Amino acid sequence: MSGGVEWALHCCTLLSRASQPVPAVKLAEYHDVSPSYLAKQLQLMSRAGLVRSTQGNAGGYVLTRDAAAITVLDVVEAIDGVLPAFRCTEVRQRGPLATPAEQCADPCAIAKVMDSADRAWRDSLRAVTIADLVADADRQILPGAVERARAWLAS
Amino acid sequence: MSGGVEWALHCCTLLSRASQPVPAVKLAEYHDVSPSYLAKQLQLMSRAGLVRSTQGNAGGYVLTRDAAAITVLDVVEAIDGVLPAFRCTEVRQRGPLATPAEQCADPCAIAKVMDSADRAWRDSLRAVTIADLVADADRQILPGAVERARAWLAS
DNA sequence: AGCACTCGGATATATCTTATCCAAGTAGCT
DNA sequence: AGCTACTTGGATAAGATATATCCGAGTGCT
Repeated sequence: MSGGVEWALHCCTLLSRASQPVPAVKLAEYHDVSPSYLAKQLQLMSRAGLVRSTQGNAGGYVLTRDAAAITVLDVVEAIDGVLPAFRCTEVRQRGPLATPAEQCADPCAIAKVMDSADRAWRDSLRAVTIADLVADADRQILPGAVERARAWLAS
Repeated sequence: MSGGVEWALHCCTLLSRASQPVPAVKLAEYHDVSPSYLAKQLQLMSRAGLVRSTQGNAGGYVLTRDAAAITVLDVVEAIDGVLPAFRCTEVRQRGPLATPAEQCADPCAIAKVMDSADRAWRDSLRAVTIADLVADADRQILPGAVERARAWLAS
């Protein structure tokens, strides 16, 4: 999995707290990561429709919908794409004892197992929203930290 | 996921049918894949203890235990390794408003979600054995195909 | 109209996967 | 016992993907 997924998720949690657009440079500085590379992740999220960008002065990124309506899977698929990790190359149809194509209407047993596992993985990621992440984080951080973050974003 | 996983799984199903050692070249020819690259996958499975190799004349690879005792996860981990796809870099401990380290004893919310999804994925793969794959394949192939495969392996 | 600030796509670098080769080792045959 | 043929094992190139970066296009404010 791409390492940018972690950054993107952190950005979403931060954006859900800000009510004003946050520029990419500020998001990078807050998390202490490469600004030019984070820009790429934000671009991917913009294309996926998770965030909306406004250019010009006082511009930046805003979530397009409520944090409770954005799942972790949405972010993962925006960054890493929607294609499953396993791709069946139909090995059974190759070689000297190849299975004839008309016998291969159903996916082979290996593909079925991989698809099933991929579905379980995605279901697990779909069950958690950005709002859930924020709620969990609020339970752990020190009191006043949220206010400090909001103030830092506004500065 | 590495493409070699598919080859490795196909090799396991074929090895479970053969009662004699099968050399890597024969496995590659049967599946019509690169012999030199397949050798690498077999090497990884050998290191993981899934197959045992015998050198010299009439040598080759044999499964070390019954097909019902080898799960799909065993093969996937032998080829792709046991490390989870997501690795938390503790972003929360970086930046101007970094969370102090003593507050970070528990993994962050993002890491928890990813670990949970990874566990669901692995559980799904662990639930299926090579024997299950063979049984599923037997249901789909034409009658007599198994005997032809055994004969080809012996030739 | 000009200016300062922001995003977006095109462009280098690094790392991992894929693919290949040759040397080490083993079993059976002479 | 030595030899030969066969097989695996690790070390080595080529290609693909992920990572990191830069500069031009666009937008709102003065």
